[in-house]
Amino acid sequence: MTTSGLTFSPEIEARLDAAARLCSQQGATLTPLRREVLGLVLASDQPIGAYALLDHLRRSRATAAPPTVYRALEFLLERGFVHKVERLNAFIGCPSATDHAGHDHPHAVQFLICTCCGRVTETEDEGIASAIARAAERAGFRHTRATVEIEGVCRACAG
Amino acid sequence: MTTSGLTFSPEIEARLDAAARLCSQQGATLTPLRREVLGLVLASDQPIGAYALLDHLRRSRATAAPPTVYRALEFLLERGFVHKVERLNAFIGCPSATDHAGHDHPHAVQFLICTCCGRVTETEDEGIASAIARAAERAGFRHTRATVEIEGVCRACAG
DNA sequence: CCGAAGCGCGTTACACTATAACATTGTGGA
DNA sequence: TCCACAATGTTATAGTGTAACGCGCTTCGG
Ligand SMILES: [Zn+2]
Ligand SMILES: [Zn+2]
Ligand SMILES: [Zn+2]
Ligand SMILES: [Zn+2]
Repeated sequence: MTTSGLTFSPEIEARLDAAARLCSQQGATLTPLRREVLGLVLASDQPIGAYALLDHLRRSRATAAPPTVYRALEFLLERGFVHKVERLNAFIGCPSATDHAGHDHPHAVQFLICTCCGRVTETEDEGIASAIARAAERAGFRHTRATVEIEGVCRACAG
Repeated sequence: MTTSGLTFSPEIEARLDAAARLCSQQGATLTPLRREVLGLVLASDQPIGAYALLDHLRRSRATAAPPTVYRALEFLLERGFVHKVERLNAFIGCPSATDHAGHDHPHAVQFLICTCCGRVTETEDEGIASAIARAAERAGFRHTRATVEIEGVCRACAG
């Protein structure tokens, strides 16, 4: 029957359903295209670049072009379903934005980038967030958001 | 006579001289090309992109190409004379790496990015650095360095 | 019913950022 | 002299991101 594209694992489909509910609560729509892009991001165990997404997307949408994926990513970024890892020019799914509850996190978010396995873990350490807030205030800087990307070797790779 | 390229303000020339001394202490050479690229970065009051540098560079070196500037930047980045602002794909001079003393900073460095005037200020807040170290350790993550880029409005722009 | 307005997406073309690969020049040591 | 190395020149290409226009669809007031 192929309603509109790919199908993902049950876990991911559940998260996509949660995202769809959150969208409609906000008067937005998680269209089939956006749902598929989000699914592809969530299905990747590493950050995935826009053009890698495009390649995957073309399996079901042969005519997809860069704006296709960038527009979907823009939508997903605005709502916090995905994040961009600036150092990698790649995107990861937000674990808290699509869990069953959908509690949109405070977006004092940090990324732990493992240079060994390539995986990126998101954290919401309050100590870092408040240290940033204090440092900004001390500098007379009215901060709106911060990018914190920590490079190193994860527990699994360190052995 | 045109020894090798542009000439900068006395303040910048002094910093370039300091950088040259630091290089020779390390057995490296701040060649005329590298010196000129560093001078251009220091002369910019905002982060400057590689291709903007290239445009400036071509006033004195007509045949300069992307590798010309990227190789110079690689050298300057390795020694901490410049930093890359990931969110902007642009480069800034490090205030502490080229001061008279040349104390190479611990590189727990943060950037305050003003979305209003476009200027970027470097800070070395110890509170942020230690909060990152603690959070990483708690996650079993052996961290090597961190990118911290704080977006907001600077004191001058906030009024 | 009609037309305007807005959204989502297709499509084309292009701009911007970065690197690979090989050639050339100059310098200093075996 | 010959070699090795650093630095740069040179050409080509890879990777990342947007602008601009158009089309189909829905909604809503007239
Ligand atoms: Zn998140
Ligand atoms: Zn790892
Ligand atoms: Zn610095
Ligand atoms: Zn400002």
